[in-house]
Amino acid sequence: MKTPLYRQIQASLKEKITSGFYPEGGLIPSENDLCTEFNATRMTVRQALNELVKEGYITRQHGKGSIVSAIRKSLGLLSLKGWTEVVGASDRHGKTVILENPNIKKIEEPIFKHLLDVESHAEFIFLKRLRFVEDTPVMLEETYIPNEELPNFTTEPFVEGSLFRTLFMKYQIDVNGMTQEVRAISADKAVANLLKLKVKSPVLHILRRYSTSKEGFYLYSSIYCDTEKFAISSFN
Amino acid sequence: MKTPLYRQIQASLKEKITSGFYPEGGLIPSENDLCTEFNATRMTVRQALNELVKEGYITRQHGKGSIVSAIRKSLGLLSLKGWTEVVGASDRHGKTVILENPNIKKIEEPIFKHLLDVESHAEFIFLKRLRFVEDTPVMLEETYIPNEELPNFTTEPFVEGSLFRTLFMKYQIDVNGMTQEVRAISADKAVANLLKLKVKSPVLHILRRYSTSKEGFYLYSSIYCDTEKFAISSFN
DNA sequence: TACTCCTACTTGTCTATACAAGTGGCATTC
DNA sequence: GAATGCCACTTGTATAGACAAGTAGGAGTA
Repeated sequence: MKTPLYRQIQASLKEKITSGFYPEGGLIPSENDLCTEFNATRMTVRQALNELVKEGYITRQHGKGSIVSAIRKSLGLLSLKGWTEVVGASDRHGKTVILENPNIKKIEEPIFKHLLDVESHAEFIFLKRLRFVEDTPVMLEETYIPNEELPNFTTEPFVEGSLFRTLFMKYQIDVNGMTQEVRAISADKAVANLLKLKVKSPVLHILRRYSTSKEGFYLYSSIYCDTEKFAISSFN
Repeated sequence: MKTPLYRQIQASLKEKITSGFYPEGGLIPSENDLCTEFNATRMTVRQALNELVKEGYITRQHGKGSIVSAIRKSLGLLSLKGWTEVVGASDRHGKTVILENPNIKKIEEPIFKHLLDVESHAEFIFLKRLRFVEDTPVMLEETYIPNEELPNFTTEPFVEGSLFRTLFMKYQIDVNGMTQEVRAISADKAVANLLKLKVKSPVLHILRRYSTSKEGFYLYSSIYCDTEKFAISSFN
C-alpha cells in the first residue's frame, strides 16, 4: 500500500465534496460511519478530516458533525483571494474575457527571475485574461502554465470557465500554495488602456508562483489590478 | 483538569521556544522524551507538535526530529509578511523610528469602516512609526491599539523594539490572525515626504485588522509602503 | 402546552501498542 | 582511507479501545 490510508480517505472525501455529492452546508458521514466505510479506526479517519479542515473543505462542530464549508476555497488559506472569492457571494456580476487564446511561449520576461526556481521549463502555455466586475475591468492577468502532459488543454474550453477547476478536474492537478510579490506601480499605456485608466494611474502589480500537487509543476502569473473601486482583501 | 493535556504541552513548548530555551534551528526533545517528561502518550504529544507546526513554531523531519523554525513567525501563516520577516535573515539592516509617541485617540477616520466590527472602542492608543531598510524609508505604519488593561504600555519601551512581542510577553496577548485590504494609491504630500518620494508616486496602502487571543481585542493598522526597492512578498 | 430530563449520537481527548520508513553514525569490510 | 552495511533513534502510519463533553430530539412530567 503506497499511499497512506488517511490520504486515500482524504482524497475520497475531497472528491465527493467538490463533485457536490456532499452538498455545501450539509454534513458528511460521522467519524464512526467513515470508520466502517473505509475499514479504518477513528484516529485514522480523524487524521483525514483534520487535513480537510486545514485545506478549508470542512468545519467541525463538537456534538454535531463535520460540515461542508459553504464557500469552498479552491486555494485553501492563500493570501490574496482568488477571482471567484473577490467577486463571489455578492450580487456583483463577474466576467472574464480571454484576450489572447492559449499559445506556446517561453518566459523571457526578467520580472519572474525571483520566483523561477529552475531556469524555466522549455515551454509554457501563455494565457492573457481580463476580468470584469459589474462591467468594469479590474484585473489583467497573464498566466504561464508548463506545457507538459496537458492533452487538449489549448483546444478545449475551461471547466466552469475556471483554470484551476480545469486543472483539478481534467488533469488531477491541485493548486495548493503560492509565493507572491506585491508592488504598487504606475500603469503604462497598455495596461491603462485595458483597465480604462489614465496613464500613470497607480495599480497593483502582483507576481505569483503557484505550487501544485504535481511535483515540479508551477504556474506563474503576472497580475495588474485597479484597486480604485475594489480593493484586494484577504482573511486570516 | 480544565485545559487539555495537549494544550498544556503545546503552551509549555511554545514558551520554551519563544524564550530561546530551545534555540532557533535546533531540535526540541523527541516525541518519546516528551512522552516521559509530560507523562503522556505519543498521540497526545504529536497532537501538541502538530499544532505548533500549524502555528509555524517548528518544522518536522522524518527520521530526524522537530526543528525550531529559524524565522519564528509571530503571525503564523499570515498573508503579508511582518516587518521582521521582510527584513530578517538577510544582511539588510532594519530600523524603526517612532514619529509620534503613543497617545490616546479615537478612530474617526472613515477608512477603517469596513474592518471595524463593533462601532469603535471608546479609545485607542495611537502609534505612528516609520520603518527603514538600509537607511531608506520604506514603510509608514499607523497603529491603533485598544486602550484596555494595558498598564504601563505608553510609558515603558517595547520588548526587543517589537509591538507584538511586547503584547505577548507583558500582556499575554497573542496576535493570531488578520484581515486586510490592499490598494495601490498615489502618495499625498505627507506620505511622500516621509517616504522620500515624489508626490503622486504609486505606493501600496494596506488596511489591517489583527485579531488576538484576547476576546474582542483587535489592533488596526494603516500602512503606506514604498515598493520601488523592496516588494512585499508572501509565502504559502 | 410548556418544561425538564434522558438518551442516542456526535466530536474531543487520551491511553497503550505496533510496525514502517527516513537519518545519521559507528563498525566492519575492502 | 573509502565504501558498505548495520543499528539506534527519529517521525509516520495505524489499530483498538475508553471516557468526556456538546447537540438534538423525544419521552415523560408539571
